[in-house]
Amino acid sequence: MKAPSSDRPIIRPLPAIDRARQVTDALADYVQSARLKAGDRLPAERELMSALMVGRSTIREAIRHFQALGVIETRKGSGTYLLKPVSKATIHMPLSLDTGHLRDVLLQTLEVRRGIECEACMVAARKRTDKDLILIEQNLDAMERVHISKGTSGPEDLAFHLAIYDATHNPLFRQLLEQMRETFWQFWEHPFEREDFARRSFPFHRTLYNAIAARNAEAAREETLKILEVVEEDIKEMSK
Amino acid sequence: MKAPSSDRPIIRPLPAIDRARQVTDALADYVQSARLKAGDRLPAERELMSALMVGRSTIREAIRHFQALGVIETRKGSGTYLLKPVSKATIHMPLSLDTGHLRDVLLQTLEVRRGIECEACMVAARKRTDKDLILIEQNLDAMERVHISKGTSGPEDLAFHLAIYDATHNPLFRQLLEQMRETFWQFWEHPFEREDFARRSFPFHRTLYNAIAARNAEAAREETLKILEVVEEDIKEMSK
DNA sequence: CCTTGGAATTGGTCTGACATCTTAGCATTT
DNA sequence: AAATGCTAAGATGTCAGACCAATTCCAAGG
Repeated sequence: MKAPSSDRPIIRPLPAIDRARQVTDALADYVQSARLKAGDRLPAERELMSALMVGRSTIREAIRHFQALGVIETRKGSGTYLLKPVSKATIHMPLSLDTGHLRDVLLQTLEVRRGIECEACMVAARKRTDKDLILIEQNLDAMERVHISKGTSGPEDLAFHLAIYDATHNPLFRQLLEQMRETFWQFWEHPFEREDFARRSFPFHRTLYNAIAARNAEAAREETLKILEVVEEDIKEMSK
Repeated sequence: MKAPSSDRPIIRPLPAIDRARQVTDALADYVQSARLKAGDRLPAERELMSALMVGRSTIREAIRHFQALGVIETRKGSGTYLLKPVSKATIHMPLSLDTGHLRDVLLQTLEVRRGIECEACMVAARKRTDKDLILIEQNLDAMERVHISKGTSGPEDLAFHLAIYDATHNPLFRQLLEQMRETFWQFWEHPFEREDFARRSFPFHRTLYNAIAARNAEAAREETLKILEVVEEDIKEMSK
Protein backbone atom coordinates (compact mmCIF):
# COMPACT_ATOMS: atom_id res chain seq x y z
CA MET A 1 0.00 0.00 0.00
CA LYS A 2 1.16 3.44 -0.80
CA ALA A 3 0.34 6.14 1.69
CA PRO A 4 1.04 9.61 0.35
CA SER A 5 4.66 9.81 1.39
CA SER A 6 5.29 13.40 2.31
CA ASP A 7 9.02 13.14 2.40
CA ARG A 8 9.24 12.95 -1.35
CA PRO A 9 7.69 15.52 -3.69
CA ILE A 10 4.83 14.42 -5.90
CA ILE A 11 6.68 15.47 -9.01
CA ARG A 12 10.01 13.77 -9.12
CA PRO A 13 12.87 15.25 -11.17
CA LEU A 14 12.18 12.72 -13.92
CA PRO A 15 14.42 9.83 -12.98
CA ALA A 16 11.98 7.53 -14.74
CA ILE A 17 13.98 6.84 -17.87
CA ASP A 18 17.56 7.68 -18.59
CA ARG A 19 18.27 11.32 -18.11
CA ALA A 20 21.02 10.91 -20.68
CA ARG A 21 18.46 10.22 -23.37
CA GLN A 22 16.62 13.35 -22.40
CA VAL A 23 19.76 15.41 -22.65
CA THR A 24 20.76 14.04 -26.05
CA ASP A 25 17.24 14.66 -27.27
CA ALA A 26 17.34 18.16 -25.85
CA LEU A 27 20.62 18.80 -27.61
CA ALA A 28 19.28 17.56 -30.93
CA ASP A 29 16.17 19.61 -30.31
CA TYR A 30 18.23 22.72 -29.72
CA VAL A 31 20.21 22.19 -32.93
CA GLN A 32 16.98 21.93 -34.84
CA SER A 33 15.23 24.87 -33.21
CA ALA A 34 18.28 27.11 -33.47
CA ARG A 35 18.55 26.28 -37.19
CA LEU A 36 22.20 25.39 -36.77
CA LYS A 37 24.04 24.43 -39.92
CA ALA A 38 27.20 22.43 -40.44
CA GLY A 39 30.15 24.39 -39.09
CA ASP A 40 28.16 26.38 -36.57
CA ARG A 41 29.28 26.48 -32.97
CA LEU A 42 27.18 25.13 -30.17
CA PRO A 43 26.81 26.98 -26.87
CA ALA A 44 29.58 26.41 -24.38
CA GLU A 45 29.27 23.44 -22.04
CA ARG A 46 28.77 25.72 -19.06
CA GLU A 47 25.94 27.53 -20.84
CA LEU A 48 24.18 24.32 -21.82
CA MET A 49 24.70 23.22 -18.25
CA SER A 50 22.62 26.02 -16.79
CA ALA A 51 20.25 26.11 -19.76
CA LEU A 52 19.27 22.46 -19.41
CA MET A 53 19.70 22.48 -15.64
CA VAL A 54 22.01 19.51 -15.52
CA GLY A 55 25.55 18.97 -14.40
CA ARG A 56 28.47 19.53 -16.68
CA SER A 57 29.40 15.86 -16.80
CA THR A 58 25.97 15.03 -18.16
CA ILE A 59 26.37 17.63 -20.87
CA ARG A 60 29.82 16.37 -21.71
CA GLU A 61 28.61 12.77 -21.99
CA ALA A 62 25.84 13.86 -24.32
CA ILE A 63 28.41 15.71 -26.41
CA ARG A 64 30.57 12.59 -26.44
CA HIS A 65 27.53 10.67 -27.68
CA PHE A 66 27.15 12.84 -30.77
CA GLN A 67 30.88 13.06 -31.18
CA ALA A 68 31.06 9.29 -31.49
CA LEU A 69 28.28 9.43 -34.06
CA GLY A 70 30.32 11.87 -36.12
CA VAL A 71 27.77 14.62 -35.75
CA ILE A 72 29.81 17.15 -33.79
CA GLU A 73 33.45 17.95 -33.29
CA THR A 74 35.07 19.49 -30.23
CA ARG A 75 38.06 21.77 -30.37
CA LYS A 76 39.85 22.39 -27.13
CA GLY A 77 39.76 26.01 -26.11
CA SER A 78 37.48 26.92 -28.96
CA GLY A 79 34.18 25.14 -28.65
CA THR A 80 32.06 22.34 -30.05
CA TYR A 81 31.05 22.56 -33.68
CA LEU A 82 28.33 20.94 -35.70
CA LEU A 83 29.46 18.69 -38.54
CA LYS A 84 26.02 17.56 -39.68
CA PRO A 85 22.68 19.05 -38.72
CA VAL A 86 20.59 16.74 -36.56
CA SER A 87 17.15 16.73 -35.07
CA LYS A 88 15.06 14.41 -32.97
CA ALA A 89 13.95 12.80 -36.24
CA THR A 90 17.51 11.90 -37.18
CA ILE A 91 18.15 8.19 -37.15
CA HIS A 92 21.63 7.07 -36.22
CA MET A 93 22.86 3.76 -37.60
CA PRO A 94 26.36 3.06 -36.30
CA LEU A 95 28.17 0.22 -38.05
CA SER A 96 31.05 -1.63 -36.48
CA LEU A 97 33.12 -3.50 -39.01
CA ASP A 98 35.84 -5.92 -38.05
CA THR A 99 38.61 -5.55 -40.56
CA GLY A 100 41.22 -8.07 -41.46
CA HIS A 101 43.99 -7.52 -43.94
CA LEU A 102 44.01 -4.39 -46.05
CA ARG A 103 43.38 -6.26 -49.28
CA ASP A 104 40.33 -7.96 -47.79
CA VAL A 105 38.88 -4.70 -46.54
CA LEU A 106 39.28 -3.09 -49.94
CA LEU A 107 37.69 -5.95 -51.85
CA GLN A 108 34.87 -6.39 -49.35
CA THR A 109 33.91 -2.75 -49.41
CA LEU A 110 34.11 -2.89 -53.17
CA GLU A 111 31.53 -5.67 -53.27
CA VAL A 112 29.17 -3.64 -51.16
CA ARG A 113 29.77 -0.57 -53.29
CA ARG A 114 28.94 -2.61 -56.36
CA GLY A 115 25.52 -3.28 -54.90
CA ILE A 116 24.77 0.22 -53.71
CA GLU A 117 26.29 2.22 -56.56
CA CYS A 118 24.75 0.11 -59.28
CA GLU A 119 21.35 0.44 -57.69
CA ALA A 120 21.84 4.17 -57.22
CA CYS A 121 22.68 4.62 -60.88
CA MET A 122 19.70 2.50 -61.89
CA VAL A 123 17.35 4.51 -59.72
CA ALA A 124 18.89 7.71 -61.03
CA ALA A 125 18.30 6.56 -64.58
CA ARG A 126 14.65 5.97 -63.79
CA LYS A 127 13.88 8.94 -61.57
CA ARG A 128 16.16 11.69 -62.81
CA THR A 129 14.60 14.95 -63.84
CA ASP A 130 15.90 17.16 -66.61
CA LYS A 131 17.31 19.46 -63.96
CA ASP A 132 19.21 16.55 -62.40
CA LEU A 133 20.59 15.64 -65.79
CA ILE A 134 21.91 19.14 -66.37
CA LEU A 135 23.71 19.07 -63.02
CA ILE A 136 25.24 15.71 -63.81
CA GLU A 137 26.42 16.89 -67.20
CA GLN A 138 27.97 20.03 -65.74
CA ASN A 139 29.97 17.92 -63.31
CA LEU A 140 30.94 15.54 -66.08
CA ASP A 141 32.18 18.39 -68.23
CA ALA A 142 34.18 19.84 -65.35
CA MET A 143 35.65 16.43 -64.69
CA GLU A 144 36.70 15.98 -68.31
CA ARG A 145 38.23 19.44 -68.44
CA VAL A 146 40.32 18.83 -65.34
CA HIS A 147 41.26 15.38 -66.55
CA ILE A 148 42.60 16.74 -69.79
CA SER A 149 44.54 19.55 -68.16
CA LYS A 150 45.84 17.86 -65.02
CA GLY A 151 45.64 14.15 -65.74
CA THR A 152 43.84 13.38 -62.49
CA SER A 153 40.33 14.28 -61.39
CA GLY A 154 39.80 13.34 -57.77
CA PRO A 155 37.36 15.95 -56.44
CA GLU A 156 35.62 16.34 -59.78
CA ASP A 157 35.11 12.58 -60.06
CA LEU A 158 33.50 12.63 -56.62
CA ALA A 159 31.26 15.56 -57.51
CA PHE A 160 30.07 13.76 -60.64
CA HIS A 161 29.04 10.67 -58.71
CA LEU A 162 27.41 12.71 -55.97
CA ALA A 163 25.31 14.47 -58.59
CA ILE A 164 24.11 11.06 -59.75
CA TYR A 165 23.26 10.02 -56.20
CA ASP A 166 21.24 13.17 -55.74
CA ALA A 167 19.36 12.39 -58.93
CA THR A 168 17.91 9.32 -57.19
CA HIS A 169 15.89 11.68 -54.96
CA ASN A 170 16.76 9.28 -52.17
CA PRO A 171 19.06 10.94 -49.61
CA LEU A 172 20.09 7.58 -48.22
CA PHE A 173 22.24 6.81 -51.25
CA ARG A 174 24.31 9.94 -50.87
CA GLN A 175 24.58 9.66 -47.11
CA LEU A 176 25.60 6.01 -47.28
CA LEU A 177 28.16 6.32 -50.04
CA GLU A 178 29.56 9.61 -48.78
CA GLN A 179 30.03 8.15 -45.32
CA MET A 180 31.58 4.98 -46.72
CA ARG A 181 33.96 7.05 -48.79
CA GLU A 182 34.90 9.16 -45.78
CA THR A 183 35.37 6.19 -43.49
CA PHE A 184 37.45 4.19 -45.91
CA TRP A 185 39.16 7.19 -47.43
CA GLN A 186 42.49 6.10 -46.02
CA PHE A 187 42.08 2.81 -47.86
CA TRP A 188 40.30 3.38 -51.11
CA GLU A 189 41.07 6.96 -52.03
CA HIS A 190 44.60 6.16 -53.03
CA PRO A 191 43.67 4.33 -56.22
CA PHE A 192 41.61 7.32 -57.24
CA GLU A 193 44.65 9.52 -57.08
CA ARG A 194 46.51 7.41 -59.61
CA GLU A 195 46.52 9.12 -62.95
CA ASP A 196 46.19 5.66 -64.36
CA PHE A 197 42.78 5.32 -62.80
CA ALA A 198 41.42 8.53 -64.22
CA ARG A 199 42.64 7.60 -67.66
CA ARG A 200 41.21 4.10 -67.68
CA SER A 201 37.87 4.90 -66.07
CA PHE A 202 37.52 8.03 -68.17
CA PRO A 203 35.40 6.72 -71.08
CA PHE A 204 32.90 4.91 -68.86
CA HIS A 205 31.80 8.11 -67.17
CA ARG A 206 30.52 9.54 -70.42
CA THR A 207 28.73 6.31 -71.29
CA LEU A 208 27.24 6.20 -67.80
CA TYR A 209 25.93 9.69 -68.34
CA ASN A 210 24.45 8.68 -71.67
CA ALA A 211 22.68 5.73 -70.07
CA ILE A 212 21.16 7.95 -67.40
CA ALA A 213 20.18 10.50 -70.01
CA ALA A 214 18.43 7.75 -71.98
CA ARG A 215 16.71 6.51 -68.80
CA ASN A 216 18.24 3.10 -69.48
CA ALA A 217 18.65 1.53 -66.04
CA GLU A 218 20.26 -1.67 -67.22
CA ALA A 219 22.84 0.20 -69.27
CA ALA A 220 23.56 2.46 -66.31
CA ARG A 221 24.23 -0.64 -64.25
CA GLU A 222 26.57 -2.04 -66.87
CA GLU A 223 28.61 1.15 -67.08
CA THR A 224 28.86 1.43 -63.29
CA LEU A 225 30.13 -2.13 -63.17
CA LYS A 226 32.82 -1.23 -65.70
CA ILE A 227 34.00 1.70 -63.59
CA LEU A 228 34.14 -0.46 -60.47
CA GLU A 229 36.04 -3.08 -62.42
CA VAL A 230 38.78 -0.53 -62.99
CA VAL A 231 38.79 0.13 -59.26
CA GLU A 232 39.09 -3.58 -58.60
CA GLU A 233 42.04 -3.87 -60.94
CA ASP A 234 43.79 -1.07 -59.11
CA ILE A 235 43.13 -2.64 -55.73
CA LYS A 236 44.54 -5.96 -56.81
CA GLU A 237 47.48 -4.24 -58.45
CA MET A 238 48.17 -2.10 -55.41
CA SER A 239 48.10 -4.89 -52.84
CA LYS A 240 49.98 -7.49 -54.78
CA MET B 1 31.72 36.63 -35.84
CA LYS B 2 33.94 34.62 -38.05
CA ALA B 3 33.89 34.32 -41.78
CA PRO B 4 31.93 31.33 -42.97
CA SER B 5 34.51 28.68 -43.66
CA SER B 6 34.38 27.94 -47.37
CA ASP B 7 34.12 24.19 -47.04
CA ARG B 8 35.39 21.62 -44.68
CA PRO B 9 38.27 19.58 -46.02
CA ILE B 10 37.59 15.90 -46.57
CA ILE B 11 40.24 14.91 -44.07
CA ARG B 12 40.91 17.15 -41.14
CA PRO B 13 43.99 17.00 -38.96
CA LEU B 14 43.40 15.06 -35.79
CA PRO B 15 43.99 16.93 -32.56
CA ALA B 16 47.57 16.14 -31.78
CA ILE B 17 47.43 13.64 -28.93
CA ASP B 18 43.89 13.16 -27.77
CA ARG B 19 43.70 11.51 -24.41
CA ALA B 20 40.15 10.44 -25.17
CA ARG B 21 41.36 8.53 -28.21
CA GLN B 22 43.94 6.81 -26.06
CA VAL B 23 41.33 5.71 -23.56
CA THR B 24 38.88 4.41 -26.17
CA ASP B 25 41.72 2.55 -27.82
CA ALA B 26 42.77 1.15 -24.47
CA LEU B 27 39.21 0.00 -23.82
CA ALA B 28 38.97 -1.69 -27.22
CA ASP B 29 42.37 -3.19 -26.58
CA TYR B 30 41.23 -4.59 -23.26
CA VAL B 31 38.13 -6.14 -24.81
CA GLN B 32 40.31 -7.85 -27.37
CA SER B 33 43.01 -9.05 -24.98
CA ALA B 34 40.48 -10.26 -22.42
CA ARG B 35 38.70 -12.24 -25.14
CA LEU B 36 35.37 -10.77 -24.14
CA LYS B 37 32.33 -12.09 -25.99
CA ALA B 38 28.98 -10.46 -26.56
CA GLY B 39 27.09 -10.35 -23.29
CA ASP B 40 30.16 -10.33 -21.08
CA ARG B 41 30.47 -7.69 -18.41
CA LEU B 42 33.25 -5.15 -18.46
CA PRO B 43 35.15 -4.24 -15.29
CA ALA B 44 33.51 -1.61 -13.12
CA GLU B 45 34.22 2.00 -13.89
CA ARG B 46 36.29 2.41 -10.74
CA GLU B 47 38.39 -0.61 -11.65
CA LEU B 48 39.04 0.67 -15.17
CA MET B 49 39.78 4.02 -13.57
CA SER B 50 42.70 2.71 -11.57
CA ALA B 51 43.71 0.20 -14.21
CA LEU B 52 44.09 2.84 -16.91
CA MET B 53 45.17 5.50 -14.43
CA VAL B 54 42.61 8.08 -15.51
CA GLY B 55 39.75 9.82 -13.81
CA ARG B 56 36.30 8.32 -13.70
CA SER B 57 34.83 11.00 -15.96
CA THR B 58 37.29 10.05 -18.68
CA ILE B 59 36.32 6.41 -18.37
CA ARG B 60 32.66 7.27 -18.45
CA GLU B 61 33.06 9.37 -21.58
CA ALA B 62 34.89 6.53 -23.30
CA ILE B 63 32.04 4.22 -22.32
CA ARG B 64 29.57 6.74 -23.67
CA HIS B 65 31.55 6.72 -26.91
CA PHE B 66 31.13 2.99 -27.44
CA GLN B 67 27.58 3.16 -26.15
CA ALA B 68 26.69 5.61 -28.91
CA LEU B 69 28.31 3.26 -31.42
CA GLY B 70 26.07 0.45 -30.22
CA VAL B 71 28.99 -1.62 -29.02
CA ILE B 72 28.25 -1.69 -25.30
CA GLU B 73 25.23 -1.30 -23.08
CA THR B 74 25.13 0.05 -19.55
CA ARG B 75 22.65 -1.13 -16.96
CA LYS B 76 22.34 1.09 -13.94
CA GLY B 77 23.32 -0.65 -10.77
CA SER B 78 24.53 -3.70 -12.64
CA GLY B 79 27.41 -2.85 -14.93
CA THR B 80 28.39 -2.31 -18.53
CA TYR B 81 28.00 -5.18 -20.94
CA LEU B 82 29.49 -5.91 -24.32
CA LEU B 83 27.06 -6.14 -27.22
CA LYS B 84 29.58 -6.70 -29.98
CA PRO B 85 33.23 -7.61 -29.62
CA VAL B 86 35.57 -4.83 -30.72
CA SER B 87 39.27 -4.34 -31.11
CA LYS B 88 41.58 -1.58 -32.21
CA ALA B 89 41.13 -2.92 -35.75
CA THR B 90 37.37 -2.35 -35.63
CA ILE B 91 36.23 0.39 -37.95
CA HIS B 92 33.22 2.39 -36.87
CA MET B 93 31.06 3.96 -39.56
CA PRO B 94 28.24 5.94 -37.97
CA LEU B 95 25.48 6.96 -40.34
CA SER B 96 23.10 9.81 -39.60
CA LEU B 97 19.97 9.68 -41.68
CA ASP B 98 17.44 12.47 -41.76
CA THR B 99 14.03 10.90 -42.00
CA GLY B 100 10.93 12.43 -43.41
CA HIS B 101 7.56 10.76 -43.56
CA LEU B 102 7.23 7.11 -42.64
CA ARG B 103 6.34 6.05 -46.15
CA ASP B 104 9.41 7.77 -47.57
CA VAL B 105 11.72 6.17 -45.05
CA LEU B 106 10.36 2.74 -45.84
CA LEU B 107 10.64 3.11 -49.59
CA GLN B 108 14.07 4.73 -49.43
CA THR B 109 15.53 2.00 -47.26
CA LEU B 110 13.94 -0.52 -49.58
CA GLU B 111 15.82 0.93 -52.54
CA VAL B 112 19.08 0.62 -50.69
CA ARG B 113 18.24 -2.91 -49.63
CA ARG B 114 17.54 -3.77 -53.23
CA GLY B 115 21.08 -2.84 -54.07
CA ILE B 116 22.79 -4.57 -51.17
CA GLU B 117 20.66 -7.70 -50.94
CA CYS B 118 20.73 -8.38 -54.65
CA GLU B 119 24.49 -8.04 -54.71
CA ALA B 120 24.80 -10.24 -51.63
CA CYS B 121 22.75 -12.98 -53.24
CA MET B 122 24.77 -12.69 -56.44
CA VAL B 123 28.05 -12.96 -54.56
CA ALA B 124 26.67 -15.84 -52.55
CA ALA B 125 25.71 -17.63 -55.76
CA ARG B 126 29.25 -17.25 -57.02
CA LYS B 127 31.25 -17.89 -53.86
CA ARG B 128 29.15 -20.30 -51.84
CA THR B 129 30.73 -23.54 -50.79
CA ASP B 130 28.87 -26.82 -50.45
CA LYS B 131 28.91 -26.34 -46.71
CA ASP B 132 27.29 -22.92 -47.08
CA LEU B 133 24.63 -24.44 -49.30
CA ILE B 134 23.76 -27.06 -46.71
CA LEU B 135 23.34 -24.38 -44.05
CA ILE B 136 21.12 -22.34 -46.34
CA GLU B 137 18.98 -25.34 -47.14
CA GLN B 138 18.59 -26.25 -43.48
CA ASN B 139 17.32 -22.77 -42.74
CA LEU B 140 15.03 -22.90 -45.74
CA ASP B 141 13.55 -26.20 -44.58
CA ALA B 142 13.03 -24.87 -41.08
CA MET B 143 11.37 -21.80 -42.51
CA GLU B 144 9.00 -23.81 -44.65
CA ARG B 145 8.09 -26.08 -41.75
CA VAL B 146 7.24 -23.17 -39.51
CA HIS B 147 5.39 -21.46 -42.31
CA ILE B 148 3.17 -24.47 -42.87
CA SER B 149 2.44 -24.97 -39.19
CA LYS B 150 2.15 -21.39 -37.96
CA GLY B 151 1.49 -19.34 -41.04
CA THR B 152 4.21 -16.82 -40.26
CA SER B 153 7.96 -17.22 -40.26
CA GLY B 154 9.64 -14.10 -38.90
CA PRO B 155 12.78 -15.39 -37.16
CA GLU B 156 13.22 -18.26 -39.58
CA ASP B 157 12.97 -15.93 -42.56
CA LEU B 158 15.71 -13.82 -41.02
CA ALA B 159 17.91 -16.85 -40.36
CA PHE B 160 17.55 -17.97 -43.97
CA HIS B 161 18.70 -14.64 -45.33
CA LEU B 162 21.54 -14.41 -42.82
CA ALA B 163 22.78 -17.79 -43.98
CA ILE B 164 22.91 -16.43 -47.51
CA TYR B 165 24.82 -13.35 -46.39
CA ASP B 166 27.34 -15.57 -44.63
CA ALA B 167 27.77 -17.54 -47.82
CA THR B 168 29.24 -14.44 -49.43
CA HIS B 169 32.28 -14.83 -47.16
CA ASN B 170 32.14 -11.05 -46.85
CA PRO B 171 31.24 -10.05 -43.27
CA LEU B 172 30.27 -6.57 -44.40
CA PHE B 173 27.06 -7.82 -46.00
CA ARG B 174 25.79 -9.40 -42.83
CA GLN B 175 26.89 -6.53 -40.61
CA LEU B 176 25.32 -3.95 -42.88
CA LEU B 177 22.00 -5.67 -43.42
CA GLU B 178 21.72 -6.87 -39.84
CA GLN B 179 22.32 -3.34 -38.57
CA MET B 180 19.89 -1.87 -41.07
CA ARG B 181 17.28 -4.37 -40.02
CA GLU B 182 17.90 -3.59 -36.37
CA THR B 183 17.81 0.16 -36.85
CA PHE B 184 14.67 0.17 -38.97
CA TRP B 185 13.01 -2.71 -37.22
CA GLN B 186 10.35 -0.40 -35.83
CA PHE B 187 9.49 0.53 -39.40
CA TRP B 188 9.99 -2.45 -41.62
CA GLU B 189 9.56 -5.44 -39.36
CA HIS B 190 5.83 -5.03 -39.25
CA PRO B 191 5.22 -6.14 -42.83
CA PHE B 192 7.21 -9.28 -42.11
CA GLU B 193 4.83 -10.21 -39.36
CA ARG B 194 1.85 -10.21 -41.69
CA GLU B 195 0.88 -13.73 -42.54
CA ASP B 196 0.12 -12.37 -45.94
CA PHE B 197 3.75 -11.58 -46.49
CA ALA B 198 4.99 -15.04 -45.62
CA ARG B 199 2.45 -16.60 -47.94
CA ARG B 200 3.19 -14.41 -50.92
CA SER B 201 6.97 -14.39 -50.60
CA PHE B 202 7.02 -18.09 -49.83
CA PRO B 203 7.68 -19.53 -53.29
CA PHE B 204 10.51 -17.14 -54.11
CA HIS B 205 12.64 -18.35 -51.25
CA ARG B 206 12.84 -21.83 -52.73
CA THR B 207 13.66 -20.49 -56.17
CA LEU B 208 16.28 -18.21 -54.67
CA TYR B 209 17.84 -21.21 -53.03
CA ASN B 210 17.82 -23.09 -56.32
CA ALA B 211 19.55 -20.19 -58.07
CA ILE B 212 22.28 -20.09 -55.45
CA ALA B 213 22.62 -23.87 -55.61
CA ALA B 214 23.06 -23.61 -59.40
CA ARG B 215 25.61 -20.81 -58.94
CA ASN B 216 23.42 -18.68 -61.18
CA ALA B 217 24.04 -15.12 -60.04
CA GLU B 218 21.63 -13.45 -62.42
CA ALA B 219 18.80 -15.78 -61.41
CA ALA B 220 19.59 -15.14 -57.74
CA ARG B 221 19.24 -11.44 -58.40
CA GLU B 222 15.91 -11.93 -60.13
CA GLU B 223 14.48 -13.96 -57.27
CA THR B 224 15.69 -11.47 -54.68
CA LEU B 225 14.00 -8.71 -56.62
CA LYS B 226 10.76 -10.67 -56.52
CA ILE B 227 10.93 -11.03 -52.76
CA LEU B 228 11.60 -7.33 -52.32
CA GLU B 229 8.72 -6.57 -54.64
CA VAL B 230 6.40 -8.29 -52.19
CA VAL B 231 7.88 -6.14 -49.44
CA GLU B 232 7.26 -3.05 -51.54
CA GLU B 233 3.65 -4.03 -52.07
CA ASP B 234 3.18 -4.40 -48.34
CA ILE B 235 4.77 -1.05 -47.64
CA LYS B 236 2.54 0.71 -50.11
CA GLU B 237 -0.48 -1.17 -48.81
CA MET B 238 0.39 -0.40 -45.21
CA SER B 239 0.91 3.32 -45.64
CA LYS B 240 -2.03 4.06 -47.90
C1' DC C 1 48.40 49.73 -39.33
C1' DC C 2 50.33 45.76 -37.33
C1' DT C 3 52.21 43.28 -33.51
C1' DT C 4 52.13 41.62 -28.89
C1' DG C 5 50.99 40.53 -24.54
C1' DG C 6 47.67 39.26 -21.10
C1' DA C 7 42.99 38.32 -19.68
C1' DA C 8 38.78 35.90 -20.60
C1' DT C 9 36.68 31.95 -22.57
C1' DT C 10 36.33 27.07 -23.45
C1' DG C 11 37.11 22.17 -23.55
C1' DG C 12 39.77 18.28 -20.76
C1' DT C 13 40.57 16.05 -16.54
C1' DC C 14 40.58 14.83 -11.66
C1' DT C 15 38.51 14.38 -7.11
C1' DG C 16 34.90 13.70 -3.94
C1' DA C 17 30.35 13.18 -2.67
C1' DC C 18 25.63 11.54 -2.88
C1' DA C 19 21.51 9.30 -5.20
C1' DT C 20 19.51 5.34 -7.31
C1' DC C 21 19.24 0.88 -8.95
C1' DT C 22 20.70 -4.10 -8.94
C1' DT C 23 22.21 -8.05 -6.99
C1' DA C 24 23.56 -11.37 -3.73
C1' DG C 25 23.48 -13.09 0.76
C1' DC C 26 21.39 -13.77 5.14
C1' DA C 27 17.68 -14.39 8.22
C1' DT C 28 13.01 -15.36 8.82
C1' DT C 29 8.94 -17.68 7.94
C1' DT C 30 6.22 -21.37 6.03
C1' DA D 1 13.90 -27.92 3.11
C1' DA D 2 11.89 -24.36 0.32
C1' DA D 3 9.99 -19.94 -0.26
C1' DT D 4 10.03 -15.26 1.25
C1' DG D 5 11.54 -10.74 2.80
C1' DC D 6 15.11 -7.60 4.07
C1' DT D 7 19.47 -5.63 4.39
C1' DA D 8 23.97 -4.33 2.72
C1' DA D 9 27.38 -4.15 -0.76
C1' DG D 10 28.46 -2.79 -5.27
C1' DA D 11 27.42 -0.65 -9.61
C1' DT D 12 26.06 3.23 -12.51
C1' DG D 13 24.02 8.20 -12.69
C1' DT D 14 24.64 12.76 -11.40
C1' DC D 15 26.32 16.93 -9.42
C1' DA D 16 29.76 20.21 -7.69
C1' DG D 17 34.16 22.41 -7.51
C1' DA D 18 38.72 22.93 -8.80
C1' DC D 19 42.58 23.16 -11.88
C1' DC D 20 45.01 22.58 -16.47
C1' DA D 21 45.68 23.50 -21.45
C1' DA D 22 44.48 25.51 -25.69
C1' DT D 23 42.21 29.06 -28.05
C1' DT D 24 40.31 33.50 -28.73
C1' DC D 25 39.73 38.30 -27.99
C1' DC D 26 41.10 42.88 -27.15
C1' DA D 27 43.59 46.61 -25.79
C1' DA D 28 48.15 48.64 -25.19
C1' DG D 29 52.31 49.60 -27.49
C1' DG D 30 55.37 49.57 -31.56
